[in-house]
Amino acid sequence: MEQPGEIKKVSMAVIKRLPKYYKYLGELMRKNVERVSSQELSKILGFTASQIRQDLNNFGEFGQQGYGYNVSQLYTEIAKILGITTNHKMVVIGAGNLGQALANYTGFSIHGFDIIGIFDKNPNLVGRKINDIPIYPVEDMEYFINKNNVDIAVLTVPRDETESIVNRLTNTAIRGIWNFTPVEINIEDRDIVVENVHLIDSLLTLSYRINESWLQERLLKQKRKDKPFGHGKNTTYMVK
Amino acid sequence: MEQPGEIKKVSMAVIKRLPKYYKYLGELMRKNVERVSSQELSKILGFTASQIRQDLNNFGEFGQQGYGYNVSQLYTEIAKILGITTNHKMVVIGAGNLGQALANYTGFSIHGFDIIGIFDKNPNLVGRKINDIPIYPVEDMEYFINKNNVDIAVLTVPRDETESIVNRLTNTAIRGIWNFTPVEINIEDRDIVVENVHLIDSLLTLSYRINESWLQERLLKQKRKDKPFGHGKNTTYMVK
DNA sequence: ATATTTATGTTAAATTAATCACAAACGGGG
DNA sequence: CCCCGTTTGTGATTAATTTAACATAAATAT
Repeated sequence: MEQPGEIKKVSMAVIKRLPKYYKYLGELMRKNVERVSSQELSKILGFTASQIRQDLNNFGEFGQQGYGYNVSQLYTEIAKILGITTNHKMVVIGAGNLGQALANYTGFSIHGFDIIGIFDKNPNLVGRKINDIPIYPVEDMEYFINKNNVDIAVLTVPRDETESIVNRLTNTAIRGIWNFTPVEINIEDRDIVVENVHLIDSLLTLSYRINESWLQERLLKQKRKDKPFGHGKNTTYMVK
Repeated sequence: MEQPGEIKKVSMAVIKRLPKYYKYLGELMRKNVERVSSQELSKILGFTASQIRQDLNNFGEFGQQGYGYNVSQLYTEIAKILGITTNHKMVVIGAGNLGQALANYTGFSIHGFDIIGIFDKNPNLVGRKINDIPIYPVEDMEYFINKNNVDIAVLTVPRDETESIVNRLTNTAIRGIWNFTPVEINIEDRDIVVENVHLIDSLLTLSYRINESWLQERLLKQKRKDKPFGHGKNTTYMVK
């Protein structure tokens, strides 16, 4: 039952679909499509129409019976939901390969995400610019973040340096960490959000799926085989 | 009910957890830990012990009552499941910022993923090397993939070139596409697996979560407000 | 104006995933 | 050798998510 001040929790599954809606609605807008139904969205996005309607209804009633959704209105609403109606300031921490690549990428600013500084401990890099963004010494990180109201820290440091950088970030006004390190970050009871991009996990998942058909055969065979048991002195071989 | 030749389908949720198990077991091995219980794994990984046991039981009985799991044995089993007991050959397609960063990254080879070639349409890049990996003209892509038994194509081309490259890839012996483009790839009825790394989606999800508390307030307010309806001639303003 | 069609918002049902709970099996200690 | 504590594998339960169904409202056609 819903209480007066109750906060309705939106599931992560729904949240992960929002960017897809947003991106596709952007495409439709560029094509000057004025209206769209959940069924039409369904065809392209691969979700059921029912799911799309239910997803959107977590946030409001944006559609209309007999009409569907107004593309640009829904686009704007989702932009609000995603919090991208105002710009976000980001800093990249770690000017290695990936950090530089992200700094060079121009696709973020279209959505209002601006990288305004890069931090590195390497004195040879400090003072240079990447894509017109200056590289600063990592010592100045906290001061810079607070001074410039930076929202998001893009973390591309080596694994061993992650923990110490994260600790330092918890003492800043940063709101979110976009984590490209392989380290699992957990920040206790502070309102900093962490979003992980674990590339290795993604690659291993791909490998699993490539391997899947072979694996299924192996599993079936294994089921018919006896299985050795035991680690210690009482170890026996038994048949299931 | 299970049929003789039935293929047991493992859910994506389980698959996505496998790399976490794998990585943490690797850490334990390096620390020379010999055995581990589902409860101990639970504490670090943040999944319940029960879930861990059930996840692993999708693939076999790797543990033992009263003992737990043998770390190195379980590590090996998960490596088999993930299909990383043999090496994988990869090519990077698109030698832009991201493509170059991935080519420079050394972390893949530890898990048996070797980038053996980079392809680009830019003649100024062709012939150069990145991290000792040669850049070839994109025209040679298909031939190279088939000749060298390349398993995985890492796709880092601009959005407009994605479709044509994917079409060309479907005519090769490639097994998987690791897609870094923002394009949603769908390949019909061929056994090529696509794993997406949609960075923008990830960033937008982060933005949502940063924005979440503000959003909840807005949703509560909105509930108490009347809502204008209508798009056409019968449009009325109504109170819910 | 009216009827017909379309397509939403929403409740209910079905499916899928996570957690609980416990019998059975093994290791370790005396 | 036997008992006690531990911990798995697994069936049962609960929770979460997805899909289906439909009453209702608006648009469109006549």
